[in-house]
Amino acid sequence: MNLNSLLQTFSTVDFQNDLIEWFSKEQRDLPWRKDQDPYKVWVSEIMLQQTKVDTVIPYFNSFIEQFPNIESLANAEEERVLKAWEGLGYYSRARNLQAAVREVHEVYRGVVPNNVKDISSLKGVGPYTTGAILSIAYGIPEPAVDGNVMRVLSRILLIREDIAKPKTRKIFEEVIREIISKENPSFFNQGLMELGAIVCTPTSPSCLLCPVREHCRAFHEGEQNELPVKTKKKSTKQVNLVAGVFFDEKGNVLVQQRPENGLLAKLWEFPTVERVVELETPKQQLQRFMLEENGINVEVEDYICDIQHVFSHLVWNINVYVGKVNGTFENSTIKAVSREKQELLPFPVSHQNIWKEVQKYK
DNA sequence: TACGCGTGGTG
DNA sequence: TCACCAAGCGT
Repeated sequence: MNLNSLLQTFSTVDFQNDLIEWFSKEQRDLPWRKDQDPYKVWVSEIMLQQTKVDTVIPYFNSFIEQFPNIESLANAEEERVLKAWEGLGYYSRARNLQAAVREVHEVYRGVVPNNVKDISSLKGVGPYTTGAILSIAYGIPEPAVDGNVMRVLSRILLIREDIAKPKTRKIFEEVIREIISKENPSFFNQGLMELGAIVCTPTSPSCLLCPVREHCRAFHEGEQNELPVKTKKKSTKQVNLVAGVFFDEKGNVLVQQRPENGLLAKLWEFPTVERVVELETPKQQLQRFMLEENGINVEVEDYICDIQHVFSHLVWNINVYVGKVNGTFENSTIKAVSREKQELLPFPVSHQNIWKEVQKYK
């Protein structure tokens, strides 16, 4: 792909002006657009990774209320941060964000770096987020290539590279470096993303409303529905689980914390075991798991329901039981918590749903 | 490079 | 109903 020939007949300055004028006029009123505080831009960009604007808005408002600046987030308990993230998904974003904010607090005296080298070295800040923060908060003309930008530019410039391939992003970064507005890189980058979000959508783009359609080669060729080229990924696998909601005499409930790494890291859940032994009933397997893995003698009582939870890459099918635990126990990763304490712990949505069903049953 | 990592909305 | 999507990053 030759950059010069690609841009030979492209009116870069006219395109910049049309895009920036449209964004100035039509941009949505969003809470992270009230100012250019680098911290708030940063938080919003992390939350927006793979997540819709409408989903992020309430989380952003609540998060900024609880952690209004670098210092407050740096000093917060990790569990409070995860609780603020509860339900938003991709929880490593929250832990990486706090780790990075602590580094900014300690190493950079609380000032978010304004250069590529330092900011891209922070945990959770990749090529896209680097460009987004530098352009939006600091007005530095760096590319911020996300899925929107690749879709919009693949149509405008008729680029047929597969946007599912990691190396394709580099092609778009090269293109952006050539055509980005040096005067207003913030509105240029945001304009491309906003256009992708509300006009140049994945299916049935609104070309007749598009402010840059006269620059769009796909529109001229009638190919807007064929682009971008994006190969599919393969399907999800099924995992069968058994979960128990166990109460002690005081009404406390047993919970366990998930491992530090991997799926739903460090979130809390009701004791759960993968169902692999088909010779045993789910009830028997749960009983044995509690005794042999945790040294806790429980009485599994009633079956409550099945909960299915669909992730991006796998499906959980959970058999849910309630039961009792007698006396005390020790030397275990599992602990009994009061209702008040339970409400402070971050739970994945699947186990929030388990709790709801148990409440219905009681 | 390919895959693991969440969730809620949509046609 | 279900495959696919939405402002990616780490390994």
